Amino acid sequence: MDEAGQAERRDPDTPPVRVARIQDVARLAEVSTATVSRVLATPERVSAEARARVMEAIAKTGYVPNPAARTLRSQKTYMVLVVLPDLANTFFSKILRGIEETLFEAGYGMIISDLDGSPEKEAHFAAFTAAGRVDGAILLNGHLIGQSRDGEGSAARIGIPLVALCEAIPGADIPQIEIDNRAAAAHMVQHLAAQGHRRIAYVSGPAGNILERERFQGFKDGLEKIGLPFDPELVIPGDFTIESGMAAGQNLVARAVRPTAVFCTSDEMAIGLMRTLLSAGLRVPEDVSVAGFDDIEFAAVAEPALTTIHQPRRELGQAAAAALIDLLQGRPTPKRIRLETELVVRASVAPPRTN
Amino acid sequence: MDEAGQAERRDPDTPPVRVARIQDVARLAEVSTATVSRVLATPERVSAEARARVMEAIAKTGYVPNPAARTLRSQKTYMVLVVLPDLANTFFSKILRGIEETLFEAGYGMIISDLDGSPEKEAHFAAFTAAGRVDGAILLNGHLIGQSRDGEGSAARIGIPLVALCEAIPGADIPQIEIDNRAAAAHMVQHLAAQGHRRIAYVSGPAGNILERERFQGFKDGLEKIGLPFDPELVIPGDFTIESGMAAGQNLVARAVRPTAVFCTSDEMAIGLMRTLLSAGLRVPEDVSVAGFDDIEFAAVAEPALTTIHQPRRELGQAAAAALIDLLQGRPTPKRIRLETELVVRASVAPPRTN
DNA sequence: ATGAAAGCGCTAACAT
DNA sequence: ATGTTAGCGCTTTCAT
Repeated sequence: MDEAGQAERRDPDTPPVRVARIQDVARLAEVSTATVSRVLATPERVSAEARARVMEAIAKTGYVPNPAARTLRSQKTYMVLVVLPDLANTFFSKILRGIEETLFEAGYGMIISDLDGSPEKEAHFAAFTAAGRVDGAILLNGHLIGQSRDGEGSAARIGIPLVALCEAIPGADIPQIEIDNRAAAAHMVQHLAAQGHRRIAYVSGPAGNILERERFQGFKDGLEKIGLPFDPELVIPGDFTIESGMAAGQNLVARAVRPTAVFCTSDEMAIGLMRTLLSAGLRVPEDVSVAGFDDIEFAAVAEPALTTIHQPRRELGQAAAAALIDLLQGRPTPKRIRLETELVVRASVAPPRTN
Repeated sequence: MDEAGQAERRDPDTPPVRVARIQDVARLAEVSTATVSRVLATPERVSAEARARVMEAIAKTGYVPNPAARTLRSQKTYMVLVVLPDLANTFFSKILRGIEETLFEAGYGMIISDLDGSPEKEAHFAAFTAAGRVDGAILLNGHLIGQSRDGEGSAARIGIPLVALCEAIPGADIPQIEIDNRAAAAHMVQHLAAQGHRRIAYVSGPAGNILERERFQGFKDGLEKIGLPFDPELVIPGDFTIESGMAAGQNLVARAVRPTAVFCTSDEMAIGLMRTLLSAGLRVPEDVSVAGFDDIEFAAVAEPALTTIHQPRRELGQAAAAALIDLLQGRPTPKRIRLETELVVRASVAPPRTN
């Protein structure tokens, strides 16, 4: 402790700095602790006079209620757990910010759990919630805590309010905040087709992922709408990461017959893919058009600037937090909230060369 | 509550599901609560026999200690606050992950506070720490909680261990984990000069920021070492964001006489700047070389790929968390930890055209 | 409108 | 090695 000078100085001359407790405030204001508590929780049930005295005493003592004691007594933590698959993923940061903002305004704190693909961590956080450290949780990982991805398993019936964000959890009876992934993907395919593309490749997300499934459906919907056959050869596996986008690019470069457009189901993959294409001497969009999904900050400044689907990330976070707060405070919440996406047309998609 | 099906079902037939408390375990194992507590905290001080009975009872009841009660009694929260200026900034996400990993392994949880430039939030989190919700804090924002940026003000002497990460806090007697910003910046200048550049512009970070000050010093050091005069005309203001990089690009484009190389003190600015240059018809690195700082994920896949200074972000996070844990557990900690950076040479820097 | 008092569930000091 | 017991600081009946 001494090493970093954080040790409390037990200077023999100055008395140890004891933090003010509710008793101290009560004594100073000449009321009972119950009244102090009421001033904080239900001021309208205290006389103006007593309230003023208490407020003054609070200010004078710098009293801050002890949250552990409060939680122990009231069984409320004013903390929310946010479960996400990968904290390092750019896509989540703005969502987190939206969540944090809204929670903060409502007086809630945010505890983050980065699952990082580790079942061990998952178990830990299941126990965590079970232990009552949080009042509720926002799940960005596509399944209930303690439940396997496919919905099997004894989804530990932790009795706290939950909200699913982005990755819908099929069958879970909780509010789900998301976008219409399927329609958005179909929309993109139609846009590519409208530019004249007929050979459109699809770089997928991780197998089994609900976003992937929905976007893939949308991809096929789009093909169907424009009367194009679905060709499995044109599906390239990915997992939403830059690296997998680069690998998909290698796949493309190696082909004798290439698609004229590539729809990547994340911007990170699209940017990685373009990197590989460019490095191999192919031009985007002259030789190959590339489209993404998400509209992360770097999409607009990529070279070429990326045509993509805009997701209102901050608003998604805000909506999820708001829904959870509603739940926590006993207000009704819609089961499903769908936010609008938008096709953002930039330079990475152009009509195919006609040769 | 009912709306989302999270209401606890008070089915008249089944008794209300009461969570097991330490008493329940003690009764089942036929020991006192103290023994149960000891089994969890100091198993070696309990007979193997009693320990076995307690463990069994814990397993049978699914007992999880109530953290609020534990905290109230022991004055330990096993929670750490991470204060950062901007959660949405890509630079922080990998650092956060490093922090989270290390905290998790040591049994600590992480509460995130996104300051978002709001003094109100800052005050809130000062109260937060004062209220004893966390055992310690990692500060990424360059100043003590409740203290103004320049070190003035009554830096609320919250009595919890603190660690400064990335942005050093001058004068604060706490462990500081950082890189050598000054040396790294000088190194980059020397690299640019070695390529033949003589007119090197500098796109700055936000005024007053400690990273900015150090890198700027390093920039000037570098110029001096290679015998180049410092020209204030070649300093372009920025604030580490993509947007400010784009603005700096406009500044450059508008000039009659341009530098042959631009050193941006963040990759985000470098990428934004390249975007603007490219859009204006300038080529990178043929017309202008561009260098960044940080080596975020997108640096390697930018077009052209960005020459930059690599910061070991994950390791920085891990080191800060480890230092804080040392402090929390009464172990000595070095006052300053400096992690190594590395110059990463990619395509965005090349010798200037000789015309 | 206010106060007295009983715990919330746990840990740690003390006793055995 | 184990048990007894006194709180940690607060909220919330129940009285008045």
